[in-house]
Amino acid sequence: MQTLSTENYLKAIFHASQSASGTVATTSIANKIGAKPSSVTDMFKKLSDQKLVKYEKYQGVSLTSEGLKTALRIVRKHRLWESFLVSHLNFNWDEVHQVAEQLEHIQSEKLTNELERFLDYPTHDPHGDPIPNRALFMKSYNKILLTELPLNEEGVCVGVKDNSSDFLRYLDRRQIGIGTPILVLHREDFDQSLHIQAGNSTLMITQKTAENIYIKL
Amino acid sequence: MQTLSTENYLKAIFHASQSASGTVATTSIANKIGAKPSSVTDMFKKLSDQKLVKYEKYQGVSLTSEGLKTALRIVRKHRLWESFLVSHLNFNWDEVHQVAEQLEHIQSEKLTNELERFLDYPTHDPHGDPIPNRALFMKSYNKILLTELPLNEEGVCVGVKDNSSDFLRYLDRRQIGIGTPILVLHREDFDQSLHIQAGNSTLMITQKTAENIYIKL
DNA sequence: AATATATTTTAGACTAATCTAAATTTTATA
DNA sequence: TATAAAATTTAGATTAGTCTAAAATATATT
Repeated sequence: MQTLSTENYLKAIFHASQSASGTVATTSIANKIGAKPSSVTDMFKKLSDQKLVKYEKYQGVSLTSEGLKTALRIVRKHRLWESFLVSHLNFNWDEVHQVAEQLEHIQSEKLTNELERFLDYPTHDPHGDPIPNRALFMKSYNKILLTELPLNEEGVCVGVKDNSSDFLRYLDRRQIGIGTPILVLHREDFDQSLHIQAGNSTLMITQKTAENIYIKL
Repeated sequence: MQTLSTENYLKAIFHASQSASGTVATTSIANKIGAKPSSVTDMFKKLSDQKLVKYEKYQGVSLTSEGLKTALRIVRKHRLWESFLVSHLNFNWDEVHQVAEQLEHIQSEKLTNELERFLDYPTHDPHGDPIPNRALFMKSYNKILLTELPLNEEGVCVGVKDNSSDFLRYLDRRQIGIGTPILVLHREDFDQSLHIQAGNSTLMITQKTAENIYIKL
């Protein structure tokens, strides 16, 4: 059985290893968790003793298969709860993260599985991230960043990279959400800003915005 | 903001002061929490510093109005979650307690209030206990114990005193639940056992059972 | 390749919540 | 009411998770 803290570390290591390849560095976890590197080293040792990560001094960590399973169970709960909050409790997609951070630690297999059934086995959460099923398997779309979408080719927004409230509310105001059809009308060479058609409206977005939107062709 | 531990103490003090009158003793909380009396004393001091309880050495504690509010907020969440688990997630009334003990600590007013709305403002949980509303007000039935129900007077089961799985499953097998109409046919003077009509069936129950069933006339 | 910089680890300390054992106070009983 | 028993508190220790400051190692730069 894990503590709150070890669960948070495993989750952070999981997310870090999704983006980067190879092992995960002490400082990258320190930043994610909001702890000092020395604390992270301590926890790496503890997780290593429990065989949840592979750790070698100065070389960072990687999840063992047992650590990965534990992390996926937390991710599963997190994303199921986010889905519930949006679909039944009137939460907006920018409000769910903080509450799901708490709910993901509730220990009850029955609760998780019944919640999944109640939600009718959702495959993706409100941000478009895939939800691991009971066997901890998840399939993600074959997606690209909006920066990579060729001119005049129709794509659909299927996710976001930045999950911050600020960014999500910005997208709300632009009426861009999961499922919105998107077409790149023009790419400005000068600053890589884009003129796009999103749903029925045309608008301009910066490169920074475009590289935080996932598109499925 | 409270810690998990202080929340559990406040809740335990609340429940203890419901049954007994006057102040709550160190050992009674130690038993409820599963901690040693010395630990309880430490916590009493801490809660007293935070003005959540009134504490005088060797004299036990009582909740301040602030402490009572905090306790009621936890009880409100606990009972709302229990209701949700039974009404939407296929939990039986004997399975909900342990999970609700975790869910009651989730911090989000919006979550609590939206859950209450989603459940359509329930007034009682699956065990018949009253749910504090948003203003932390709750009204309980004017109820008596089944041991006090006069012969041949029709009552309805509106709650249980013992919430243990064992007792609740025993009631399930006897087909006694919240809302079951009950009539006392005969009271045996020798051992105070009762012959009752519960719903459509007549059966015998011991005094111990009867003093754990609440009846509304 | 040598050195400077950045990263990581170690050592030692702190806090919250707990414990045991001993001391104190209250309550019950003779 | 004196004394025995029970309840409570105090003192000091322990554990998990964190911190700071210093030491060790790895990486980048000249």
